[in-house]
Amino acid sequence: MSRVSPQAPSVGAASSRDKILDTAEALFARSGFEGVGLREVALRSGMSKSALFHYFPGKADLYSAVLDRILGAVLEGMGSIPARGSALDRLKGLVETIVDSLAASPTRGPLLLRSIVEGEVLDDYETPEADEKLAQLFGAASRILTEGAASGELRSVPVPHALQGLVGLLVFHFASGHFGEELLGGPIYSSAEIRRFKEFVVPFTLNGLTSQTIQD
Amino acid sequence: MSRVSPQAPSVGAASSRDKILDTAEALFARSGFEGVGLREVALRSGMSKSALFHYFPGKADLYSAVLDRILGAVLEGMGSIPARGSALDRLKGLVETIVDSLAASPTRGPLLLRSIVEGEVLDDYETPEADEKLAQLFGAASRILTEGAASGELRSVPVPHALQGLVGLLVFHFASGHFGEELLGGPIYSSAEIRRFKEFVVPFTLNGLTSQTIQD
DNA sequence: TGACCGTCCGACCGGTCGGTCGGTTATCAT
DNA sequence: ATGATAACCGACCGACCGGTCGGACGGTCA
Repeated sequence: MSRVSPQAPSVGAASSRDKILDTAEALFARSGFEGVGLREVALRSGMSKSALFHYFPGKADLYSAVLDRILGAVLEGMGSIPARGSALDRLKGLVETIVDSLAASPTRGPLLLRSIVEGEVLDDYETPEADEKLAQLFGAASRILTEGAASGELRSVPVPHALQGLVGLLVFHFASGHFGEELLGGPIYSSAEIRRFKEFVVPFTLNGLTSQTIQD
Repeated sequence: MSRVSPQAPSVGAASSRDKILDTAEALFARSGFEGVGLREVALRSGMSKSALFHYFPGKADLYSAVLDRILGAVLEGMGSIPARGSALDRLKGLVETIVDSLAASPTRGPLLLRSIVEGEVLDDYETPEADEKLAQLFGAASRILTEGAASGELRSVPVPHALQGLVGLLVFHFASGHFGEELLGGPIYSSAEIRRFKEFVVPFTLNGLTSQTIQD
């Protein structure tokens, strides 16, 4: 369903396809799949709606391409986490890396969170590319957790719950929009706030996953 | 904008208004504000679309009423948390109470999370009722955190970040739909899974907010 | 020159959207 | 019995939806 449209010309000025992708990413992040009309995407990309269909077979394919690009960016950032060493350090690196990836563009968090919440409607269009990237992502994260538990550095928690907790903590923060800004009293994507968030969420996560006196 | 439609007849069999509310809650939870058509709400409520407009002035008002009802339910559940005593116990009670409220109906988490993420589009329709309930909710929670920090039972963390972290952890879990069920390997709303989730999230939260050796 | 192709367009399709309007029936107090 | 009001309906409106179609334009290469 996806390997149809022409590819970007490998290098050079932002192609029309890239422009469409950028525009769609911003709009889908703000209004979700159902809330965006292809007319608006086309208009904001500086071309007609028909031209859109030259690059993408349909709305769902456009959405998938956007999502895939974001997952690729997050996955790429995770490449810098060392495969060995202290599980605590690696976990810290994981959290910071994901935060950096999400903070790099204000559309990533919202779009990822929406793609999960709107899943019931969307996942008729699942693409193998996105699934593969998601699997790699969670694979790397769960490896850190299980190895940390084996070495005794981390508490022995159910890995799936911990993974979902991380997603909830990290992705939601960057997807909370007006709600979050009102709660935090300022913009979420300012460098100061990103620093503050890291200073909160890293110790919170590390403490939460470390053996403690408090046992329920 | 909201104090127009007739009220429920105080008691008795489910009125048409309640039926509309129930139907709309389920549909909005699954497909979001933009993804639901009033025709479907009416059909599933066993009446014509015109009848909908007899009870609610418009789609936004219907959505607000649904959201308000959910916030009221969550707030009501929080009434049982003691106002005094160990901050740790109260924090544990807070988490468990919210989990119970969200677990009580599979529409609450998704709808709450969507209302936040879709906020940019939605909050033109903010109602004072919902705002008030939200303020009470966060007020009670932040009181526990600040008092716990003052007594030394809890770490001194920025309260807004902690609140948002709690929302991310708790609401997202119950709103993660297919994504969460695939990750956890089973239904989210089964009593067994709810128990497992509590067993993970309560110590995780308590440890995360308690003074620890790990300090970043 | 002319065939070809990638890019892009305007016009149009069937269908759905939220919302309005005029009117009918059921309920109930007087 | 009657008048008021709540409850409800079918028909309709303009706007917008995703998607299709035939064609126009400009470059490239034979």
